Amino acid sequence: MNLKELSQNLGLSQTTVSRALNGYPEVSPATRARVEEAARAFNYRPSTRAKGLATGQALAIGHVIPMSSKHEMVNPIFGDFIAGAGETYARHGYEMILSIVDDKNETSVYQGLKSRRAVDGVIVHGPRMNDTRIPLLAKLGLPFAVHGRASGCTVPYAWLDVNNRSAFERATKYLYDLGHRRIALLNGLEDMDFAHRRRDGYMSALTAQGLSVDTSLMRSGEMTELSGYGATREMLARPGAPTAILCSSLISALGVRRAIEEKGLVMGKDVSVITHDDVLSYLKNGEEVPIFTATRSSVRDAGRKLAEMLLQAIANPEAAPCSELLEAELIVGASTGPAPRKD
Amino acid sequence: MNLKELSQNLGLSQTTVSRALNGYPEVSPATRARVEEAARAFNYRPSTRAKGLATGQALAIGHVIPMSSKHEMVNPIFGDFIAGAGETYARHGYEMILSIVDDKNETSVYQGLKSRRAVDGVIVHGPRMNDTRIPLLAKLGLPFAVHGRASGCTVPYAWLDVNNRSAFERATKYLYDLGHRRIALLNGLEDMDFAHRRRDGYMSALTAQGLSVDTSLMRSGEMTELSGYGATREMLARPGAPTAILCSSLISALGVRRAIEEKGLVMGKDVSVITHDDVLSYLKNGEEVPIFTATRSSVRDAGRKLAEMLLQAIANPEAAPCSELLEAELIVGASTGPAPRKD
DNA sequence: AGCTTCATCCAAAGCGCTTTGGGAACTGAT
DNA sequence: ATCAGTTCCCAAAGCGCTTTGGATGAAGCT
Repeated sequence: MNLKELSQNLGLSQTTVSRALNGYPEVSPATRARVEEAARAFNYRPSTRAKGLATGQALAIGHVIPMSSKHEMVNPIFGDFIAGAGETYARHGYEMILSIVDDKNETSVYQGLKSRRAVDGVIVHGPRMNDTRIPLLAKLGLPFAVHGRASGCTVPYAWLDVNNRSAFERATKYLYDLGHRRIALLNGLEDMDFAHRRRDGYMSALTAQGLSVDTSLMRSGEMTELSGYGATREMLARPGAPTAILCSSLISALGVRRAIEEKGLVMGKDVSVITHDDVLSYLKNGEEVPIFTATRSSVRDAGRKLAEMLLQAIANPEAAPCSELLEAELIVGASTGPAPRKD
Repeated sequence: MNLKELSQNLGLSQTTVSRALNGYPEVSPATRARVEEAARAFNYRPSTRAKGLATGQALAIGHVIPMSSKHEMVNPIFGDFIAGAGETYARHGYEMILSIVDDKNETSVYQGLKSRRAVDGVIVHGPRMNDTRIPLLAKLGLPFAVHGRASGCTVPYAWLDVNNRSAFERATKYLYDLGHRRIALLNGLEDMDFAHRRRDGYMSALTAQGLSVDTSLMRSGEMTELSGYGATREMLARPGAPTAILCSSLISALGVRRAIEEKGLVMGKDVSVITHDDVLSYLKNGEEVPIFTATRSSVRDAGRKLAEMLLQAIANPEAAPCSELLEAELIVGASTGPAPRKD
């Protein structure tokens, strides 16, 4: 069923039917009701493509998911972020279109989305330091919003980020206050912006307390269970082992715990652990009592909000780019406790 | 830059330019070269919407991700599956459009995709027993392919599935051969088709060996770390505790391991564990030596292949629906060993 | 009555592409 | 020189919608 058929069925012009369905005022209430009724009966929905062609909008948002060609790895937070964003799009009648792209082809994918007029805007995932995508998108004139930030980018842009610096600063301080002096950091990949900020927060808290930064207690890499396990195991085996570990993801925290327990130590007593928790739906941090003390911030919420911001920006192209900095909660769970006394 | 401008620039008609770019023969090689050169120079790409309107194709595939409204849970395998499918789409010039839908609205979402002509076909995720989506899609006449199968659905349809039954049958038999007699099953949600098949395989292997099925050793639910932990902990505390556990996901297997180790037991010695492993990029089952003995089948591969099947079906609407049954590998890792001797 | 105003509706153009149905120019054969 | 057959190109229609610029008639006013 298309507009033409529907209007013929009703004995009306396409103009009138279109206007009736789109809420324009030049249609009598009686006619509008009749049209809406018929549309429902015939299960009519305007073709997105035709509508898009006519209006010049795509009614779609692009999500370009970077996949490191090295690691063939999809960010595990991606599913929940998308779920949040999807809610927003559904509410606004937008579609979400997804491209999985290895980092080499990124430029051409963004150009393609722009020149094929496939989307009205894009969400940028996983920003790196000095991310080249941001100036590129600005140059292309394709509206965009970034999940995170990119230190070093000078053009203004819309973003939504967790205050990673403050979260890790507070977490470090919390461990310090519990008496810990040898605090390790298991961070994400170095060139990711969030990892950089977390390290900043960590180091700033250490120095604020007059502690020196010990690079032998710092690791960065992909955040897998194994990497958490391996790093912890190795650190605990050495002299000067940490009494507390700050960890960037719940997945690697599972590995951290395993290494601790394998050594016959008790998490929260012999070694304290704080992890960042993105509140992933398939990886809950305990039920009532959190297993891990964590800096918590829901990535699904972030998806919802960032999508909203982007739609705003598209509707309102003149406005200056918005941004939002979410504070992570520091929730106390069973994985932290006072530093063990040296006897 | 659009076709009109490009063709004016070249002093050619739109027809000729279109044909040159789409590989039609009625264009001289010289002209074609000139056109292609100009298209590259101006970074011209045809508008997907316009092209779709003109050809009647959407050049897009829909992925409708069901989200249980109860659990607000996105399937963790989803990211990797999508990554695989995305590769295929990119190669064929298709777009992937995603809808996250809670189970209540499913029907209207599929109808919408169909009547708005937004996609050429859809992938059905997470089929349940007697899944209503399959007859619905068949009725709508929207091409589709299912990741998994739906027992009880009588209409023919295209699908790709892991042989869950045989995988769990073999895994159970393997444990039996190692001397295990009390083998537990931690399964996914009961109404999911794959869970049903895995249980079948498990029970069939038990009875084939003359063992009776002990329902107190069977659990089903969402596959989280916590559920694996909780179920294992509880089972190990009881008399008649299992000496081996068959587990439906690597995530819950992590919980299983934790419960085992917490009790001071050694995985692979006191308690053997086999898990299904979807080869998720962010959750590798060890590096050289697998941590867990596992039934392994790459979900990313499944995404690639199923997308290919769907595109085939769309290109060739007359053909009978294809299907493919992938056998999972049974890979031996460190988590299994002979059943402990009762002294 | 004659005029202006509304309230409703419609025909037709246009969005950017593909595709149909020719048309010119050039070949080679008669 | 004529004619059919190629080769290469083009004008225009059409995909399904929105939107512009009226048209029509009823109602209100002088």
